[in-house]
Amino acid sequence: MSYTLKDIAKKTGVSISTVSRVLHDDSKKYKISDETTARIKSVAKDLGYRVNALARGLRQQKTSEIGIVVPDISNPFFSEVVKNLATELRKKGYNFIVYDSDEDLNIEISGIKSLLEKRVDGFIIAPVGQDYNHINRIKDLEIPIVLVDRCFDDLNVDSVSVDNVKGSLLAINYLIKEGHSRIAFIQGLSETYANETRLQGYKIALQKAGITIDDQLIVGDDFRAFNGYLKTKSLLGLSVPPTAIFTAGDLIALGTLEACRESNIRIPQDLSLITFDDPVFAPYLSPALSAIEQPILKIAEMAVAMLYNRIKNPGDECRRILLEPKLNIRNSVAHIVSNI
Amino acid sequence: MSYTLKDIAKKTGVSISTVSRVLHDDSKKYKISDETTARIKSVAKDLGYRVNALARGLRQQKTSEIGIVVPDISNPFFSEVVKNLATELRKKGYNFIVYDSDEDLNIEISGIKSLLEKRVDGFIIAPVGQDYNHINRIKDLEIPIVLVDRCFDDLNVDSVSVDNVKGSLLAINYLIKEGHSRIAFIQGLSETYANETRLQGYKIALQKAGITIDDQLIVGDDFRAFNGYLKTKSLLGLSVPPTAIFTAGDLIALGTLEACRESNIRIPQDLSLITFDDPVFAPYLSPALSAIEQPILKIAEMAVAMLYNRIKNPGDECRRILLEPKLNIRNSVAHIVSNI
DNA sequence: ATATGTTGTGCAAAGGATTGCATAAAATAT
DNA sequence: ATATTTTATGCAATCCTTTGCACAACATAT
Repeated sequence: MSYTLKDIAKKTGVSISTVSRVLHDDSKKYKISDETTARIKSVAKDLGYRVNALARGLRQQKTSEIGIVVPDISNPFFSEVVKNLATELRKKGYNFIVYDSDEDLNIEISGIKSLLEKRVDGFIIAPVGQDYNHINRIKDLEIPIVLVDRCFDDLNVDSVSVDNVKGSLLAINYLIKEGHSRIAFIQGLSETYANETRLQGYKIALQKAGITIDDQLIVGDDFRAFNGYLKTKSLLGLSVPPTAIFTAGDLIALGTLEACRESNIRIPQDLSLITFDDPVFAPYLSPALSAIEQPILKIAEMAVAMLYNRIKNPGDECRRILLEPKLNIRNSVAHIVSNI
Repeated sequence: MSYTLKDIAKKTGVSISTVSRVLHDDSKKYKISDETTARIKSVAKDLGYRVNALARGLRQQKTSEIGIVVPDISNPFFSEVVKNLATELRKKGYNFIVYDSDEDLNIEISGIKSLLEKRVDGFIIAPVGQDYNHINRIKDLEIPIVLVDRCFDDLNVDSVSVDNVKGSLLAINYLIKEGHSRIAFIQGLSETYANETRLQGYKIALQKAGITIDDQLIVGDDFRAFNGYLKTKSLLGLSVPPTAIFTAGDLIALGTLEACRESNIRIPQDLSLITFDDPVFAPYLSPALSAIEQPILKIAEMAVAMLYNRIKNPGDECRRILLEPKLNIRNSVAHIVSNI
């Protein structure tokens, strides 16, 4: 069983208040005698006393817990994000509770509900991204919140994401420079911020280069590997297949690799590939995968810094931070000579 | 702000107890009139009432939360484990709080302390594995606990792991069958269960085949990539380097790949590689990596089932479950002809 | 001798929900 | 008309910690 302040008070013959104060190291502040302090501390230690965070949270009306919600913790991008958030939060004295919404808006909503019941002091959410009424409700409750990776244009909430448009621009411009013009884009979950902005960058880059956009080459609707596999298969079956594929996320790229292997398509000789996200294993894939890297550590640092600021200064203006993506060139894109 | 039962009671003119009962759907049990029930429910909805999990937990002396502790959530193996645990726990009506101990015993201990303060109803822990006094303390407190992936031989606690000895046997026997005899083992964190048992399997397999164990070929002490990189470099520098490397974990194998690429060593032509753990990306690496797969879903299912059973039947005998690993042969091991 | 300050500690309310026990009012039985 | 059930609800304690306010005892100042 677990001991309480009352138990210690009884054993030491002082009041509960005194025990509480001593265990908070407030002995000097309340001028509790050294003798009493020592006695209480020793009994507490003997009993293995542990505060009850529920009672404390209830009384103090705060928990020092932050709720984190991500769409897929087994996705390398998000597991890295969570890991870095964890480190940063710990530094600030916060604990956290992670929810995996499994890219499902309903699970996301119920997860947030449960975190609200737990009275977390703040939220860091990478929303599924197709709706934001529930996010608005958190804001209305005046609970600090920061969105990462995915945000909403018409929602005034602190957010940190990478500049997705720019990321796509980097990727597509690179492909164009290498001679490609028939470039496919395999999308992630549609109507999410990440996907729409990446798509937008793709289109802008093509237009600027004077390449007409072919809707046949814009496919897919899910960030997972299977989507990449299926859509690559169908792209390969086109009468005029693309010479390069740009995937909206790392798992999609894995699916593309699988489809190519199955169809004996060599990368980059027969098909070039570049992806958004740059997981640790990208350099060791066959071939080493060229990729758009997101500054994950910086995302986590910014997110925690912003959340902390909002907790301390609730009135501040909301900020939307866009961080710079980076193009990492490896061996999955071939230079081709235009046949015009 | 947040509303309480008291607010609803005041607004509806009934007592707090009645509100509580209605919101628990216990109207019939306590014979609360339909009219009252409807009124309370409607007011609760209008106000957006949300129970305070702290108050509830405090009163009920249980939280329906399970504490999960893993050594590295950015490791694909553990992120998959966590994902599956999450799914299974949700099915049973439990929430969970994840801690990443960063392969650091002290963080693990403080994480557990914090979870105990939060009064979690049970633990699922993949311990760092070098000490278990703190695990014993949980057991003494009679809080249900299940260890996954790593356990301790002289600690009588429920556990689910893969049969590591057998896994190593599968890997090494396969290498031997392909003609290898100079086989190196790059270890993970030493003195952990996972590492020691994998090492044991390595040794047994060699001995059975009549191959003398060369201590020069047993190196490393960390499950992360950098360890694989460094130790591969040093193995390659031996006067008689190994013809095959067996790595104790997936990240280590990535490090090995990096070192080989840097040194222009081709896999499998110049060096064969096989690893414990079989991450999603293994088939797409260069070359497709042969690996020992752990049944992650089954591990998660078993762990949750065992924890659930212990919560319901605290008196039952402790069980240690060993699951079967599986050898997935791909293209990273070459057949060589012995030059004797 | 009275006033003022310091030292060391305790009382009790508050935070929100749950739950065993009690009970008034209405219904039914004898 | 009285006794017994049933219906519908309320009271108050409990879970544990924190904290504003109070206060007794003693010291020091005037």
